[in-house]
Amino acid sequence: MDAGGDGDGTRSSIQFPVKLYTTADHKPHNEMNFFADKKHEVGGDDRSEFTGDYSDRNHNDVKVNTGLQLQSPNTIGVVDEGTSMDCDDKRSKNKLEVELERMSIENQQLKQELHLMMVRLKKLEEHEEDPKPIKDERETTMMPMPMPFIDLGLASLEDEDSRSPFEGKSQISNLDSEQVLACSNKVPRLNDSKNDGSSNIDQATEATIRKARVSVRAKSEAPMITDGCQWRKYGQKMAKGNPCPRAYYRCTMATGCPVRKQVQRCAEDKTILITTYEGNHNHPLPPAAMAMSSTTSSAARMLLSGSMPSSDGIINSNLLATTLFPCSSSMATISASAPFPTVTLDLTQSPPAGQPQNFSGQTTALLPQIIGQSLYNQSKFSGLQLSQDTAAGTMSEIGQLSRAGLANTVTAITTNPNFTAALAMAISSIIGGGGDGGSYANNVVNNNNNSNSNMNNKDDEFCFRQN
DNA sequence: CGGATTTGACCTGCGC
DNA sequence: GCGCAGGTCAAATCCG
Repeated sequence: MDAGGDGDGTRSSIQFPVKLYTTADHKPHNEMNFFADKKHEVGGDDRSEFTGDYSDRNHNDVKVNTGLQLQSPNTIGVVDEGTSMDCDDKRSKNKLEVELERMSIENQQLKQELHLMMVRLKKLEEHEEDPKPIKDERETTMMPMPMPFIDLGLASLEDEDSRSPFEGKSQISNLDSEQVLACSNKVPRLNDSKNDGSSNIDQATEATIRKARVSVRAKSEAPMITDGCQWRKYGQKMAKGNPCPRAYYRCTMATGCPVRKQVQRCAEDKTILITTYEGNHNHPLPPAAMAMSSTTSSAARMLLSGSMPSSDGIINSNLLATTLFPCSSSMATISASAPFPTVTLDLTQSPPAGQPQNFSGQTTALLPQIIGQSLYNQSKFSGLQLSQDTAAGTMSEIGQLSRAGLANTVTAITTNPNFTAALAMAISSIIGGGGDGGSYANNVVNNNNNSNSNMNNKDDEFCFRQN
């Protein structure tokens, strides 16, 4: 008769004083909002004002709102000083002119870069519209951005010519909710129905990736983190060994969305909120929700890659974890143990000594995006490596390269006084592998090298324009 | 009144 | 086979 009790008696009477859920109608309160700093983006409160239709953002929208103020102090200085240029300091004037010229050149470069990106995007969209080779291309094409709707193990279902109802935006099948749930939760049933001679490895792979989870630990008094999605609570239970109830939510932003999440407080430290995501959205997402979505998708792929044998054996999950968060090996842990493979992202870590005070708060607000990106990139090259069956040692080389790149990235974030610019640069370097697959690691390194001298890395804007 | 939450019941997997 | 625990369903209830 512990807190768990038996299966039917585990409903908790323990309630947090504040409602757990978020809806479009309810006033958001007492939630830990990862995106609170970005209210100016996408119409303020992303939850209450989201209408569910982000389709316009998906295409042909070249407007970029990173939510960051990418102006460097120098830039501001140019404007300010330029308007009050009544002094006779020609030296200073000269300096400003040079600065202006430099900015102008940079601007040109950015425009060119943007154009290139748009061309690339167009090509990718054309690829997406081609239904036949979609699966292979997803695996091999290095997207400049995480696919917001990367299928999370439902690829096999796609093969049964189930196309998305979202006009190609989603790569998830258009199974109805029942089917999706059956696939995501009743693996044996799926296997029964699909026992058509396909390899056991494929089935195991499907099962694994389908159940892959991403767990986010965050310190918060709020009952639930705001992740940009709308959730409906469908259950609550006591988990064994934890006096706090576990709440079950499912995404309600679209009918039949298979994404679920569990919210529970840590038994040891009740200020720590553990949110576990499972599944993949089958609908367009607000930018704020994109991070978590890409995180879960990427994590699933990463886990899949890590759990599959390769030419050089099992991929070291510690390596993956360190690669994801080189600044803190304890920040991201990967567990492939039963029942489900899980990536745990620990956002409760305090910044290392000597780092800016605002690191924790500001970074926490943006970490999901970085995390998602990191996971995505990680999964990209790990999956690639597996699919190409490259020589032994390649993975570790890539891992080291990307680890070095990310280490620089995080260092830049944490030490640069101009945080937003540094963050933009950092994300740019994280995402920087947007070239072709084979050169991903090099891109990371190159971007990192570049980023040291160029804070206004042009990839920043494109990278944030996820839809 | 419609939508969301609550909560008892049910289902399933797993260990013994 | 049995009991336990996790997860989900769905009727009852709540709330704006």
